[in-house]
Amino acid sequence: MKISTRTRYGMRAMLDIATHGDNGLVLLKDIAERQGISKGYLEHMMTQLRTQGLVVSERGANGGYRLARDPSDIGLDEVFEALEGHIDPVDCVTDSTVCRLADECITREVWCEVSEAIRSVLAKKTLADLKLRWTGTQVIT
Amino acid sequence: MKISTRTRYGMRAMLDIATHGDNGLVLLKDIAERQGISKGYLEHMMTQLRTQGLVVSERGANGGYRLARDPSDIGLDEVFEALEGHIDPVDCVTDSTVCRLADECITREVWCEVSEAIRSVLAKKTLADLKLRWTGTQVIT
DNA sequence: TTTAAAATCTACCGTTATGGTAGGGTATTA
DNA sequence: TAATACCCTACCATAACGGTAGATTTTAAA
Repeated sequence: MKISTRTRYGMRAMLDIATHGDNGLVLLKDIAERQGISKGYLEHMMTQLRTQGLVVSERGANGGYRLARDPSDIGLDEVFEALEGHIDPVDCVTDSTVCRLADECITREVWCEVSEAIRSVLAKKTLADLKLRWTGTQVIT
Repeated sequence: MKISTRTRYGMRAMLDIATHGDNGLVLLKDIAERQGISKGYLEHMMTQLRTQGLVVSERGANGGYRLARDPSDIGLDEVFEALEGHIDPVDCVTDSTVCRLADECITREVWCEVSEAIRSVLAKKTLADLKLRWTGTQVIT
């Protein structure tokens, strides 16, 4: 049960935009450079984040990316879900019809609790929360 | 981020043994049948569970499996870890040297919290807890 | 001593997901 | 019209996943 690098990179990209996007657009090239991720690869994550409505892009010269909403209004659970596709680590949590035993399955209850625990940790934080703590020597220039 | 079917099946197998192993050994064949899992496939999980010291096997006629310890002494976190290989969903949680930014990485702290939340849910339950709730109409014969 | 039961070991296989690269296309501005 | 920067599609190698198959060893009982 691993979180994909796409999700990790995408999360960092969102935080990067939140941090450096205060006065205007942020360039993919700059995000890639600051975060040490190849521009070509990061493009995939930006596409996902855009189609999921978390960032807005402007094309052409002087283009770039910005957050679709205020950082304080973007929960980490949204970012996670946009990148990973889902939070629930087991299908039967979301859709109990995938297994005929679901109704009476004891282990399913465990997976539901696990799922809820993950969601809870992510949902209680926003990009603004993380951004605020990214100060002083911790700024990645 | 999905939990593998190996882990889900293995967890159910452990619960099955806890439930049906009160007076003696439990046969792989019976577990497979009750749980609706192919015997050949389940074998892999039993191998893992045995090498991780969670079940003990006896070979030959009248052989079978039993739990290595009392059900109340086997946490679900142990079972999960034995099957999945790890709980931490990101490598840098366990080993901060895999990323040079780990010390100052804000997102890493998030992953650490997620990891701890999962572990906490699993660690506070034992096989005995689940077994006790597996009664009445919920018994899988 | 044979036989049957049951775990054990090893190898293999098809499919899907993952991580990543490459290159041309399109919109926008100066 | 030239430069910039996002957009789209295709491709690729590797690893993980889910599962099957068959031969082998151990043990108890007839």
